[in-house]
Amino acid sequence: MARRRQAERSQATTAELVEAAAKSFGRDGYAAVSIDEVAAAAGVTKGAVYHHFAGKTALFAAVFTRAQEQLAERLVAEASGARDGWEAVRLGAHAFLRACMDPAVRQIIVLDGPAVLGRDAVREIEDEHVTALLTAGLRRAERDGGLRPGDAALRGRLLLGALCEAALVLARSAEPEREFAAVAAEVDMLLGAYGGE
Amino acid sequence: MARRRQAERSQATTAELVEAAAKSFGRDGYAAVSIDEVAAAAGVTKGAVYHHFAGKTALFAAVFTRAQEQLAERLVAEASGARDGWEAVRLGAHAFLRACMDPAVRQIIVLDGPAVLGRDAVREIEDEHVTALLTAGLRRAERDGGLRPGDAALRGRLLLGALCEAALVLARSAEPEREFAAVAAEVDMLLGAYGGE
DNA sequence: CGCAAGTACGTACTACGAGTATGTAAATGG
DNA sequence: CCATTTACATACTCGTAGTACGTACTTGCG
Repeated sequence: MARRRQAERSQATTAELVEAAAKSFGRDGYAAVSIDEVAAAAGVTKGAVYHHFAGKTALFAAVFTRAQEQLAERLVAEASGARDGWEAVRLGAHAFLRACMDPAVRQIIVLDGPAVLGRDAVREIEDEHVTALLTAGLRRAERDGGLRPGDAALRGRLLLGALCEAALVLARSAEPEREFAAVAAEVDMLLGAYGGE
Repeated sequence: MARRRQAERSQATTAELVEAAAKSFGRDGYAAVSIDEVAAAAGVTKGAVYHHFAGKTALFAAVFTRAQEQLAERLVAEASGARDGWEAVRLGAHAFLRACMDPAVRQIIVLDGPAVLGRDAVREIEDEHVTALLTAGLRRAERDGGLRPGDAALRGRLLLGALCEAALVLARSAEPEREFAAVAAEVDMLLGAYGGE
């Protein structure tokens, strides 16, 4: 088998394309990156891109989805040690803030995502990853008691909105590491609105 | 004076350009609108646009700023009858949600703004309009008592983030008018985190 | 008043990037 | 082993942002 099977070739190429695209989009923003640029970085040409993806926005959608998956993984990892739903939400929120200190994450998740894919498409993807985690944590907190009952999905989204803004506040801070505590405290206070602890 | 003065000609042209651009950007989104399109709608050509604005993003910046001003006016109007800072913030938040039920407002303020201008530039503009109002209301509420002391500017931004998400939830609701009450109640609960009422 | 300088555009062009059409070598299935 | 499909590359078209330049009108100044 000197020549590899098509399935793995295809998979390898798409993976490299998404990888290269994530780097470029994250660094320069969606509008400033050309298809040829991404293709060249992945060692192929534009033809390969249009063979695997319907267009530039589809390529971005793949990048966005992967970023959400990776972000969700981080949240799960950081919140895994939580004793109850309430603490899980807190830890997850803090993990989100830390993850968003990476400019590439902010560019893709917060800035370009909604504008490129539209809010509806973004919401669908988010609802399966980051928002789903927040919502699940809130529901768990409700069952654990100490949290006022309510629409957990709605709360999850409002929280995510506040968290994105919080991330951007940290982003332009001169010393993000030091401001982290203050911002996290404000986020915790917001969470307190739901009656936790 | 058959021929008007240059100053007013210039002002009239720029005003018509911003007006036309606001319509197109609000309806179709920034990326889907061409300069020629806007120019034609304003009864001029591309040359006029590039004479008055540095580029497409500068034109959008003008549109965005105007939208913020108009939004701020609405918030002031709706919150003017408030008895205290706490109620002013509540009324302002609700007014924001109602204003964002206009798709054009959402497209410009929430979707395209950050991606086109960048979050820093957007924040600077917002901080002089909508965010400033929220912050001022929170400060007033602190003085009136009943609100825990804290960084009002930071809180204002987090709230705005949550409000933008809330607006988008309402946007895709089948019956936004009916869901308004539920979303507004959740927003009020978030405000309650600061100890109001 | 008359003229030089500036202003407010219009027109014609360039540059670049998204998307398409088509070609081709390799792989796969029968 | 041959027909078909897959995975690309290459060469194009087309739309659009931005530029260069021309021109009519206006304004300030002697």
